[in-house]
Amino acid sequence: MTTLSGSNSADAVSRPARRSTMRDVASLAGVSVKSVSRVINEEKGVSEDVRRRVTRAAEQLQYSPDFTASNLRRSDRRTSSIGLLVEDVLNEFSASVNAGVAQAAAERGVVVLTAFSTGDPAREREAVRAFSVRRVDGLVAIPLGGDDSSVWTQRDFGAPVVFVDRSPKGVVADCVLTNNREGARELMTHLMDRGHRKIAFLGGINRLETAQERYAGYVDALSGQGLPTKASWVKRDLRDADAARDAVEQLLSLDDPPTAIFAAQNLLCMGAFRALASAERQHSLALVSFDDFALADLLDPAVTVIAQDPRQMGYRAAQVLFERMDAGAGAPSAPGNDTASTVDRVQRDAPAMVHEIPFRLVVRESSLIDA
Amino acid sequence: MTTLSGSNSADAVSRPARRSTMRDVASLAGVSVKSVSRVINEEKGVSEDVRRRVTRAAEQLQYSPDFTASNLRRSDRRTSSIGLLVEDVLNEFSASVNAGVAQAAAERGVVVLTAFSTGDPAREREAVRAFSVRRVDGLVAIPLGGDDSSVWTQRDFGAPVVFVDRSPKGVVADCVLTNNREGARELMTHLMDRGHRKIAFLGGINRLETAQERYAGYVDALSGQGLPTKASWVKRDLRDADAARDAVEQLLSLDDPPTAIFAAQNLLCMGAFRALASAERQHSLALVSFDDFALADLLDPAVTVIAQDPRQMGYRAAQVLFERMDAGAGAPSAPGNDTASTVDRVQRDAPAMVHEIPFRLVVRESSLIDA
DNA sequence: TTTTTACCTGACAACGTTGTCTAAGATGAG
DNA sequence: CTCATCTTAGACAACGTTGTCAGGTAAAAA
Repeated sequence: MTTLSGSNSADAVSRPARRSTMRDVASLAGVSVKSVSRVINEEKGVSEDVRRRVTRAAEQLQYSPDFTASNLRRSDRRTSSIGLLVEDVLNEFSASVNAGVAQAAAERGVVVLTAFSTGDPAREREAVRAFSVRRVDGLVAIPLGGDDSSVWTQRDFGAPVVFVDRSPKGVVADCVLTNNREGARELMTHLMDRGHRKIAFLGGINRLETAQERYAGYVDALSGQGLPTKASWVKRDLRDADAARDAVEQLLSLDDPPTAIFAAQNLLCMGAFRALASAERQHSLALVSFDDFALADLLDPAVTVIAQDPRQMGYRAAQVLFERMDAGAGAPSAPGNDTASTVDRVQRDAPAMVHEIPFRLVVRESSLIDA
Repeated sequence: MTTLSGSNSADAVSRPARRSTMRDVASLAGVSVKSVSRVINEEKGVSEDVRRRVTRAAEQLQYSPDFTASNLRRSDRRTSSIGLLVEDVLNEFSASVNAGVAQAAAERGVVVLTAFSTGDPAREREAVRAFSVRRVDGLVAIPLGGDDSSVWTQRDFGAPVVFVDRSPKGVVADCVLTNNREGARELMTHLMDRGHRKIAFLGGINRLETAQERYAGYVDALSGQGLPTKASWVKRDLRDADAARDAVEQLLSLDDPPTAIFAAQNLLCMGAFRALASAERQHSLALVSFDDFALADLLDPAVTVIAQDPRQMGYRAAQVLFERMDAGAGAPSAPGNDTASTVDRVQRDAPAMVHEIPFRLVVRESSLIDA
């Protein structure tokens, strides 16, 4: 006893703020470590006397349990944490997904490790690795989807993964997606119904599945009317709003300029709007956007969009993840591509499912400009 | 050996995806556990032969190290993770702080546990607790600052804490702030220079330090010109954009309406803009905002704002946190309120510092509407 | 050759916690 | 009063990893 308290006080001098452990609490309360454990975890079968003494001692020592140590020993081995990998907090879409995941996590009492890939595959890799070594119970990710899908396939990541917005090719996992191709088609149909035939396309980074699908929808819609795609009206692989602005400036200076612009992503739409506004053409060209954004309805003209429900996507993704986690550690078994209705529940070793979240066409003013 | 491999394969049947440990790798490679540890951590003093055998075995078993177990044993006891508590991802300000923190963390190779308080003190409490039991190395927080600052004071949180944007009363810790009072004054001065005397105030939740300070700046500016604050022009404690919109509608219907509106937060400004636009008064009343927001410059009229640098605030907060962490586990010692220039470094047990991040008045069109 | 030195390797304990098991009292039934 | 049963408490090992230390072998120095 003297030895122990002696060593304690010596420690206290050298590192003043050493955290107290169950041992410390136990020796102060005059009980066994296991009894402390029982009190802390509110197990039953502890006498009132012991409980009081332990509680007092814990308070006195400012004891705070170490969940990681606990986790190491416990049989379930759950860290009650999940990883979240999105592209960029500053993009409203990512942020909303983030919000949805965070809400679902909070409801379940699970913490979220968040990382932002910011379009950099190296960073994506690192983040996934960092999550893995910390033994998160699962992962929600908006993948970059480069050539290197080995990050996910390796089974390296011994926990379930759910993808949002995009699904990396060749990886078997649950996905929560918007039907981008159909959304793009609907937006195009809307423009063509208003008489537009000369429609320009502003597309995001080619590597991304979403960019590909939206472009496919654009092409679909044109060829559905027997129209070719005109190369000078198609600007793809645009990195950011500034690139979109430059692209629109080029479009405006063409001999045969388009009468409408389809921006395939919210940032691109903002860049496009900026270009139109500074040329004072925002009331003479139609503009539509895939992805809603905060002030789209306050701009003049208010911008017509396909509104996804990114918050719902994040929320749903987390739920799917939880179901997969609860169903057992196993990864989804079959590569099936069954589209699942939103009420389906994931069962143990159920095949990977694609969960489609519906979109809405929100017609505002910017598309009501005739050809 | 047979026993072990036997038990392994039995395990493999009952729980197909049991993660392999250093023990497994060691026995497959025919070396000791410690040798595996050495190879995994790239310690020197390992023969090429052992290294190869271990690497091969690890690959074969898809070994992935368990950082939490490692952390339990290591002497430094760093989890290489920090907590981040902000109010709401969907608010651009919070999101930018988040981005700044995330960037600093990524540069340091530290993961971020993120939680959103969404204005709910209970959630704040839970999040802090969840961070604490997971032994994050530090915490960056935008505190709600309710009556209950005991979350922080308790020393309950055995790691350094840095506050951003607001500092809870009576808590000794580093803060990264904008000078809200002065910013508000500058914005008011700008309006009054344009001849405005009838200026309404839209304020956020009263409990928040920022809301209080900005209101104080508003009052300062008025009384500096010998003007009283008129109760009917002051709408405080507004919860969200809708509340602001309603408030502005009331202002517009007054017998003696204001000629300018000071929105003390970005969301409130958006609500105000919406109200003005739907009454078609956006070109006849001046509007200014504390906090910039994404499309402020694209609105018609473009909105004049005090632009804080929230991303920089987050980045700086993380840096201060890291310095505090590196300086030793100790909390800041003195309650000093020394304003520190941004080049000062935190020293061991240095007093808590207030780091002020400069703001900028960004004059656009909405304030150039004369009284 | 012997000794010194350097280098590699493994046994062991420990980090803070909980699962398992056994023992000691307390209680109740016969 | 004895025996069975229940309740409460603690000893011990284990989770997966690393720090410490001692032992062993090979190369360099004497």
